Amino acid sequence: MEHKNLPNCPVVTTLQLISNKWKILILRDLMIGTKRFHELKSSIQGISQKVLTANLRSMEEDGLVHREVYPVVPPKVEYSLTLLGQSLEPIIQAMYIWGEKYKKNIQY
Amino acid sequence: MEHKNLPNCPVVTTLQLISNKWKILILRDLMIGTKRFHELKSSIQGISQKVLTANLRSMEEDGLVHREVYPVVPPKVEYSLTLLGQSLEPIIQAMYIWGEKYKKNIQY
DNA sequence: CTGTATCCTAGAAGATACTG
DNA sequence: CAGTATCTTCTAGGATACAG
Repeated sequence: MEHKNLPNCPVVTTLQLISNKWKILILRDLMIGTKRFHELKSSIQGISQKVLTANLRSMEEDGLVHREVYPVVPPKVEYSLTLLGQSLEPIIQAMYIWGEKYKKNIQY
Repeated sequence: MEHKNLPNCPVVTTLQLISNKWKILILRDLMIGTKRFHELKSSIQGISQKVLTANLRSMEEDGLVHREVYPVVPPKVEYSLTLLGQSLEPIIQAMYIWGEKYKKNIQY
């Protein structure tokens, strides 16, 4: 993501970095710990390889994700959160808590 | 939004309702209090009338927003959050706090 | 003022094939 | 394994006009 001028509203600032459901899900997964490319692809239901790659690159640019390449054959690449990425935890946490309550309260 | 089967992950559940930046911004605005259509349009930078309407309708269907129509001329319509909508406050709050910290720490 | 109704387009995402 | 490259499809969103 290119560097945009920071908007007045902090919520908008946050949205510039994570206004995308795939990024939220990537964050959710990496909160737990380091993961390889295919682990991410497996645990994120419905994401394509191309889209996963694009989002990981974007999050790398934004300083949320760290990409570690091991020079082995076959290739091994591990993704993890930077400190900045980890600092988003309260947001994911709030979404997790809300989703749980919502499920409990819904009438079938 | 049509009613989908609830996914396992609570984060995904939450995303089904607010995986859209416009909805987040609408929530942010209505957290403060009731607003009329044009007030929302003014305070949400860059949203078109059509998109605002569509998102408000969707959020109404999802039970997040209440729409109150006053039978006067010219028309007066007020939007407010339902209890369910209000319950999303911790998420918006977390995004607000994060955005503020991010702005403070960024190096120019 | 608060909307609908159309038409249109840019960009996101899917499908598939190929590679170091 | 972890991608890139292409091509196609799809949909969110913009522009504009009009209505109760």
